[in-house]
Amino acid sequence: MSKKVFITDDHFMVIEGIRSLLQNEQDIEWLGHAMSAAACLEFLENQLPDVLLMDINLPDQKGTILCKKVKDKYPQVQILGLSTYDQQSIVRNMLNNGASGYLLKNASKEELLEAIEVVMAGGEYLCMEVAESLKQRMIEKPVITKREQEVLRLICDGLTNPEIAEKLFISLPTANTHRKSLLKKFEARNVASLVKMAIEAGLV
Amino acid sequence: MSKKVFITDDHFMVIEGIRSLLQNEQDIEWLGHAMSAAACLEFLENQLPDVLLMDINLPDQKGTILCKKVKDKYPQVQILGLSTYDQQSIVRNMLNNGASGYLLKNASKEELLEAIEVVMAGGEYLCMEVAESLKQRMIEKPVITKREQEVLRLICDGLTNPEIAEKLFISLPTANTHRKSLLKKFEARNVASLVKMAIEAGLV
DNA sequence: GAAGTTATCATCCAAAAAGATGATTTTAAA
DNA sequence: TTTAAAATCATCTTTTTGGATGATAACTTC
Repeated sequence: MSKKVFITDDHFMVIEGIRSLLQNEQDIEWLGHAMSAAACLEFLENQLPDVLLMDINLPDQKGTILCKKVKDKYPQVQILGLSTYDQQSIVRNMLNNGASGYLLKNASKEELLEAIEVVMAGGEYLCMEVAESLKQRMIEKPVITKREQEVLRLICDGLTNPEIAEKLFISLPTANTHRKSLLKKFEARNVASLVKMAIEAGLV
Repeated sequence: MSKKVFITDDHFMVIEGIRSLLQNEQDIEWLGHAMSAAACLEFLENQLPDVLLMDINLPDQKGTILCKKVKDKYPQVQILGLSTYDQQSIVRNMLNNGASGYLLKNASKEELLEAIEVVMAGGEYLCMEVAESLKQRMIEKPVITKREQEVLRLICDGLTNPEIAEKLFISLPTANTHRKSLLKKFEARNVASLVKMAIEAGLV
């Protein structure tokens, strides 16, 4: 049983690109494309795809709204959001409105195929960049002061308290205070955790 | 003075995609495309672009060889390598053969425009992923044993020697030995440096 | 000008890390 | 089977960390 794929996007290049990516896949049936939300809804009245690739920037309607409409009417259709940039808010919105996944338009063929595979099986798929980016936002970075940022950077560079004190012209106890306040704010047990968190939070 | 751009690629979708990306740029003149090395060389006999985008996987000849040929004959043409994946060896080869930069095919419009800008000005441009990846390879990761890898991971998770010892069913001095050998191998002064290096080297 | 935050310093103390050195056993390779 | 590398354990010492607690001056903010 082949997977029926339909795409709604107003960029011909993207349609063409994806069609070309999928055209040699044995188990994928290309149903065609629509270049507006209206055209998409019209098409769905006659034929339902298994997977609907949907740009979020359509000329007549926002992708998020179209997503909700489609899902309400045809819950069996799995929707994969598509866009050029990963804007968290929109990704979240799409997922909240029933989308099963999200792809950036620069996604690789492998990602596209895996995404189709996964969402058809009822799963959720986020392409690497989006997932990474969502994860990044998840990391709650504590509010740290300017001075603490300086100290944090030096700690990550492997400086010890005495060295930090010398470098910043402060006393050893002060350097130590900053270090300890960083550990507390990050809820880290020691520098090892701290450094890892700081790197993951993109602070260094 | 507009920038004359020519592309040599055997994937129509890529040609189309890039053309579409550039067609609205005022200062870029699209000279057209060639879908083989032979066609590319033939074109160059009549007209020279400022920037030549070149896929490294051509049907009749390797991109690296074509790159060298073009650069030998027309040194004033700036070459930007193009490929889907970043294979270090090929990137290096292209750069050695005179290419001024390298882009992945999923590069953003911004990267593409910046790359054209930079190489035309005589600079070198690597798209983010490639640069990152090259940098990664630069980091010389020491050879560490299996056990050291385990310990390294635990250290990065913030475990102390006593905790590591308990977790791995080894004595505290042993855990400490592993820790110290890691510090030595990485030439790190302390865990902070160690963790940072390990993360940058992709070992955790 | 009162309240809050930031940056600074201090003392005390236990735990952990890091450096030096050496030794034994197990495992893998030549 | 000899050699080499990996994994284990030990002892000793100095430095650094990290936790608890408190205090003061400077700078914002309301």
